[in-house]
Order: sequence, then structure tokens, then C-alpha cells
Amino acid sequence: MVQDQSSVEQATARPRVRMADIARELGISKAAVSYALNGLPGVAADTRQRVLDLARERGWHASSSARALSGARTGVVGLVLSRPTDVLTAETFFIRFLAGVESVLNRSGGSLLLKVIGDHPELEIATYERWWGERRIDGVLMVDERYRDARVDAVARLGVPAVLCGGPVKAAQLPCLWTDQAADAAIVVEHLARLGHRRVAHISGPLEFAHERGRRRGVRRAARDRGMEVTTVAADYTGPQAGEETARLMRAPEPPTAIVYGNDVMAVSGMGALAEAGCRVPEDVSVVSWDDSALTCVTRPTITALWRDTPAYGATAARLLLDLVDGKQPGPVQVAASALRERDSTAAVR
Amino acid sequence: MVQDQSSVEQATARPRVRMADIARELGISKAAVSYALNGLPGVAADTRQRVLDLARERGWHASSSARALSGARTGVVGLVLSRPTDVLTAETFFIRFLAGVESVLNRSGGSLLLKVIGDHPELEIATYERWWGERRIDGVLMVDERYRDARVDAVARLGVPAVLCGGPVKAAQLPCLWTDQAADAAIVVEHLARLGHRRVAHISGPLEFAHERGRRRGVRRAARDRGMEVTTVAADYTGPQAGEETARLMRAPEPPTAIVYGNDVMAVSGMGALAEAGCRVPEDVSVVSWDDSALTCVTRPTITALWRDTPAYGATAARLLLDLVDGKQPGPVQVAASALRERDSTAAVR
DNA sequence: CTGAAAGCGCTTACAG
DNA sequence: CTGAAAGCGCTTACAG
Repeated sequence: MVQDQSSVEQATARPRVRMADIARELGISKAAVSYALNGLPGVAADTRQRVLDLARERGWHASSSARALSGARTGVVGLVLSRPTDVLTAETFFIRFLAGVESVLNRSGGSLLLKVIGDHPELEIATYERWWGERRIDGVLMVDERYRDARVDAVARLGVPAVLCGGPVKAAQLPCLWTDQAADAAIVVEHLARLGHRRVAHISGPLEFAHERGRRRGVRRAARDRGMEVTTVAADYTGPQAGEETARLMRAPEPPTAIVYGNDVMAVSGMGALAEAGCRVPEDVSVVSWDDSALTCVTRPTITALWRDTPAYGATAARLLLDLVDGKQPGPVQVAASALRERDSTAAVR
Repeated sequence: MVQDQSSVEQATARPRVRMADIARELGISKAAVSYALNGLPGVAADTRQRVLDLARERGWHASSSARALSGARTGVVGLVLSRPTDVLTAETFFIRFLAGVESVLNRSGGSLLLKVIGDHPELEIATYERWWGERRIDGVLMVDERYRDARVDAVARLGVPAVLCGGPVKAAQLPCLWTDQAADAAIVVEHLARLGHRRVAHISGPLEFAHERGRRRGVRRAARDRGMEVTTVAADYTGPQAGEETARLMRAPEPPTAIVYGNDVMAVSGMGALAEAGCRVPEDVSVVSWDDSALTCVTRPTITALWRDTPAYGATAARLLLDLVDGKQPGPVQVAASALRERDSTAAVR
């Protein structure tokens, strides 16, 4: 009985069709078939068409390994995410970034090789080494730039094409996508300054990330320039820590009248902590999230947030990498400016 | 100057080491090297050790394409996500599922080939066909089982090893992971019944998904069994729709005293809509989320939610697929029961 | 236990 | 424009 079912299944699985089969059936050489299928010169137009038609009819697909073995591209781009699962979950950044990367790869017929490792950045370099050593990929996309990021030297040493989502890194001509964190910080701080806030706090993400350092520096400078007091603390992107830090801030003798959170989950959690501390948002404290997402529109009050086109960011990164793999030398690209979405969580100080 | 930098980089990129190099250097045959490196019998223990040592020293990596071309596994598992980006963003399910899949693949040395396509399920089958046709993958993991899912026949026709996260599907011996949605529904409804609720509503996800149908059926039956009134509506997993449906429900002559939401983002959004409608949670309306996540602990009130071990779910799926690829015939696996995390959003009806 | 050899399915100079 | 042939880097029977 079980046998019956399985034989039905196997009967329908067609045998693999190779270029040689098509060549034989058409009475031409394998080379001609290869040229025709790859759109190269070297075949008569009508021959090419007959090849294409038959290949389609037979359901031919190029063997990716045979192709790669003869020196062609693999058409695969590698991406390693090395953050704890709870942070990956909290950060909607990644899935939006992924969607952008994929939109470009889908158009070019490429695919993404993904590895999610825990909080082990050192395994990231090992993964690049293996993937590149096994020639599984054409290049890698690197996210989450770290302070003194070891990956910069590693990809140069390995010779694997790479794009850094971050930077620019001096003394390394690594194609990169950099965001002007100081400008973003100024947008946020200016918004609060206009509302009359003089004491603000910034609960950032971990300072091991280069962009968090840049943001903290930017917030401090922008606040100082406007004569505001600023407190900065770092949290781990998750709700619980953000809640604790918020409670601690509000216990100070002179608590802030506005708090900027490094991402959306921390902002939501912070609002919860504020409610528990008896502070109303925005009447007593204004709240800003450095990340905009589905979340920031869904809470009450809705949350003022810094919006970036993250899918476009991912798409640009993928495009840079494909160019690099194609032998072009893409320079650093500056990411489009962010925009503040003003919602109900920020108001004039009383 | 630019040349200087690039020559430095290129000088450090080592040439590729092949098995033949190792064989030559050690004065043995390529076959012996292959046996040694693959842990097969056919080489003396000391020869094997010398091969392993030299391979490590030289930084040898097997060419994945050469290996695959000679008939071996690719070590790659395929996964296609075909949902709109805003839904992927809203659903933390995917990233937790991914983390579980990866934990197994990392242990087996495998990798994940990922494709994120928009809301185009038909492209999913085309992707399987191409991946399998190109022999890029050993098999696929299928999520988001649909009503009369076309993929079930497609993978059988293609002959690609596949595991369905859903099912079981009668008349197809497809390895699957199935969840007892009726049991989960009973847990949720029983909790509300105990609190004295007699009129409940269920805002589910889209009914094209088999699990959403199962949940709706389960909720209806469990409610009827307990003599409760139940209203069910379907939304699209995103915040805005959930908010609208919530508002509509509360405008009814006899509004529900408890609402069950299909995921966490809808639950949060629903709470916002309830607040705007002047309903207090949990005093006037209790709220339950069918998904537990970082979000449900971070709102005020925190949200009672159905917890499942999603990473374990992903891990089991990956393990089933690896077994299938290995020639075993894994049967259907029933997923461990869910657990209700009781928080502040549910209370006794007044 | 070891070696010589064929084969996987492509690509790509090289002759014609 | 076309064909015969070598090569990519492995695996795996098959002799010894």
C-alpha cells in the first residue's frame, strides 16, 4: 500500500535533461547549445530559437554546480546575521532589509544564502571563509558594523567581494553604504528643541555597533549646540532593559522631559514603564523612536519615529554587491536622509 | 595610490588549494586524499592524519560545486516566504522559525537558501522548480500551508524532497509538522470561559491559510461547547485592519467582552482601538493574542498570549527534512502543545 | 590499502 | 557560424 503510493510519485519524477540531450536531439554540438542558451554569439538565429524552444519544452535547467565549476558565477549572495534571537525578533529592521535585498536578487535571478548565528561575531568570519572557500557565493553583504570591525580586514584577506552596510572605513576601499547619523540625530533633537524640551535622554542600542556610537555622538553634539542637557545610556534593544533604564531615568532628581529610544520595541516598552511610573505620554514625557515600523502606529499614543526606507537600503546594498561582483568598483554610497514621522508621543513641554 | 592599496589587498589573497595539490605534495593519489578528507575507509590511519593536517594548514575547502556535480548533496535547504513585506514585518514568527531552522543547519554544516517574494504564491512553485532543476538545494521547507495547497502536488511532481509545516495532508505521504489547532483554541476559549465571558470575538488571520481555518473552526466549536456566543472575522495580520475590525465589533448592540487576535501586532493595535473607543482593557474587554512575542510583554497592560516554542518548531522541521534527504521516511510529527501565558489583558467579566 | 581513470554537466578557447 | 576537445575539482567503482 505504501509502496503503491511511492511508486506513483516516483513515476512522475522526470529524468534530468542535459545540454548534451538537447544537442543530440537537434543534431548540433554542445557548444552551440551552450551559446544559444547563454545568449552568446556563435549560433544562427534559427538554431538558437530551436534550442531555446526545445530547452523550454524539456524543462531544462542549467546545473548550477556544473556552471560554477567551469568558472561562472554562482549567483548567490551570502548574509550572516549574528545577533541573539530575541534581538533579531525585536528588530524589524532585518526583515525589511531582507525584502529589499531580495527584490534586487529576484530581478537578477540571484539567491540569498542566509546564516543566523547567535551572538558570536567571530563565527561570522569563519562562515565567510567557508562559504568563499567552498565557492558557494559570489560575495557577502555585511550588516551591523562594529567598532573596529574585524570583518573589514577579514574579507580583504580572503579576497571575497563584500559590501559593508556602514562605514565608510578609512584605509579600506570597501564599498559601503553609510548613513549620516549626525544629521539624523539633529533631526530628532531639533524636533524636541522646538517643542521646548531642555532635558532629554537617549537610550541607545549597544555601543559595540558603530552606528549606535555615531548616533550617541550626534545626539550629544546636537543637544549641546542647542543648550540642552542630555543623558545617554545604552541598552540591548530589548524591551525589559529599556523599561528598567526608563524607570531609572525617571527616578532622577531632574528627570528628562523627553526620551529617545534606539528602536521601536524599546520605545514601546519605555512607554509602558513610564505609565507604571505615573508619567503620561506626551503630557509629562515625550517619546521618540529611532526606528519606524508597524509598531509605532499601533500603540496609544502613536509614537513619533525616525523613518528610513530600509527596503531601499537593502536594495542598494545588493546592487552595490552585484556591481562589485561584475568587476565594477562601486564607491561609498550615502544613504538618503531620514524623515521624522511626527505622531502623538511628542508634545510641547509644559 | 589607489593601486598601492589594491596591490596590498591582492597580494594577501591566497590561490585556491585543491585536493590534487595535497595529493602531489604528499606523494599519494587524489583518491586517497578524498577518502581521508571524507572519513571513508581506504587509507592508512597515519596517511589520513597527514592529509587532514596538510589540508587544514593550507586552508583547503572542498569545492561545493565539484562535490555536488559528482552526485553528492549540496548541503543547502531552500525556503520561500511569500507574504507581503508588511506582514512579514508584523509577524515575528518567521525570524524565530528561521533561528530554529538555522540551529539545526549550523550543526549539520548546512546552509539556508532564502527567497522572499511578495504576495505571489504561484512564484513559490516556480522557485522550487528552478532551485531543484539547477540542483541548488537538497530539499525545501514549506511554511504557510494554504487551503488546497498547490505546493503539495508540485513537490511530488518535481520529486524534490519537502517538508510541510502544516498538514497532515491525506493522500500525500509528505512529511509534515502539524499543530492541533482545536486543542489550542480550547485552551484560549476555556481561559475566557473561566473568567465568565459569554460573548467573545475572534479576529483571525486570512482564511486562505489552513491554520487560520483550523483555529476559527476550533474557536467556534469550543465556544459552542461552552454555551458562549462567538463572532469571527478575518483580517490580514496587520495593525490597521485589526484596529478597524475592533472598532466595528465594539459598535455592535451587544459587543464582545473578550477579543482573541490572530497575532501580536493585531492584538496591540486592537488595544489601541479599544482605548480610542473608550473601552478599558481588561476592565471592559479582555484581549488575547494567538502569538506570544517580545511585544506582548511590553505593552500596558501586558497581553495574555498563546505561547509556542517556535524555534523548536523550526528545528524539528529542519531535522525532518535532513532525515528525508538522508533517505529516511519521517512520518508526520505532532507539535508540542501550546501554553497560555496569562497576563494583565484578561480578567473576570464584570 | 592504493592508484589510474572515468564521469558529473557545464564553459570556452581553438580550429575549421 | 560550428564542432571536437580540454578543463573546472571533486567522487567512486575498478584493478592491483
